[in-house]
Amino acid sequence: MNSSILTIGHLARQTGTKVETIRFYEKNGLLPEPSRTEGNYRAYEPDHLNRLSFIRRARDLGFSLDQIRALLALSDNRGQSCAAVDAIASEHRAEVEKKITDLMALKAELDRMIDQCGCGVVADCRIIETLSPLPSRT
Amino acid sequence: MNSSILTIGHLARQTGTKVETIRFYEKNGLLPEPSRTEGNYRAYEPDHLNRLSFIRRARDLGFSLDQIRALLALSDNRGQSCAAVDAIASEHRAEVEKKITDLMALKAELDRMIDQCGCGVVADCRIIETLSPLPSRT
DNA sequence: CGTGACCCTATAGCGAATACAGGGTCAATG
DNA sequence: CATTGACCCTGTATTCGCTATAGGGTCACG
Repeated sequence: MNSSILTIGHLARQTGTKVETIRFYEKNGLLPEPSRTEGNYRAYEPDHLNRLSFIRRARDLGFSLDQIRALLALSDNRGQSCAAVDAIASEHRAEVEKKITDLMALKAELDRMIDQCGCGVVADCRIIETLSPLPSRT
Repeated sequence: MNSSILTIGHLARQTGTKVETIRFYEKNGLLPEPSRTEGNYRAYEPDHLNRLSFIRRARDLGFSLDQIRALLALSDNRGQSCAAVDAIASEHRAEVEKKITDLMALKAELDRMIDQCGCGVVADCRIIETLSPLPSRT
């Protein structure tokens, strides 16, 4: 009837999402259940497309599905204070910062370990030695 | 009999590993099955402790269990060239570097998004707007 | 009518653990 | 000798965010 009704495949192509992922979002309460066609196909409306785009964008920014659920709920209450939104985003940013710090420390350790490797035999390998609890058993 | 025989709990405490995790490593072929006591308790020997310490150290450095399996196999063949060890470590370092790069780009985006937030109402929220596919529907 | 592209549900798998249910063992105490 | 409580056992389910099957049904085109 309506030319703006979309199948799940259309929605997938338009948002760069796999069909299975869309069904997964529905099952997990991120995307509302659409109505169905006679043949039991999901029939999506433009709102679904908007919502899915929102989800994908937030996922690309690394938000968890829980956080996205919260962001979606907030964005549906447009008169509320935006502080809660800011809190979620800032919390996420802090997590990202922590991950970066941790990974940089990790990389420094890996650098140290790898740079010591003279690439002889395993028995003399500094990498294995670094990992081993005792000086290499002879 | 032997004072150096350890229960799984001892092994756990000495390596900072959970008991369940040790059993998980055994089931997944990282830690060899120890012999059992009469009461069917696992009876670990010092070699197990060394091996588990190795695994934990490698995990702390972010190696995957697959990579650790390979490193353990290499460290058991002490006459082999150490190049394979270096390859695994370097591959891992490259992955870590990529993660850092990706997360820093992500953080930059989050920074941009969050700094725009005037913390008014959701309807005017720049964060929600950034995530939304269209300029906020009025 | 047949083909192929698409859709449906339900279930299992990934990595790396963690948690739990429902029991058995063991050493020490009363 | 019985009981307590700490420890151990197996087996299964859960986490996160998907992805991948299996085994079908629907639909438009030729």
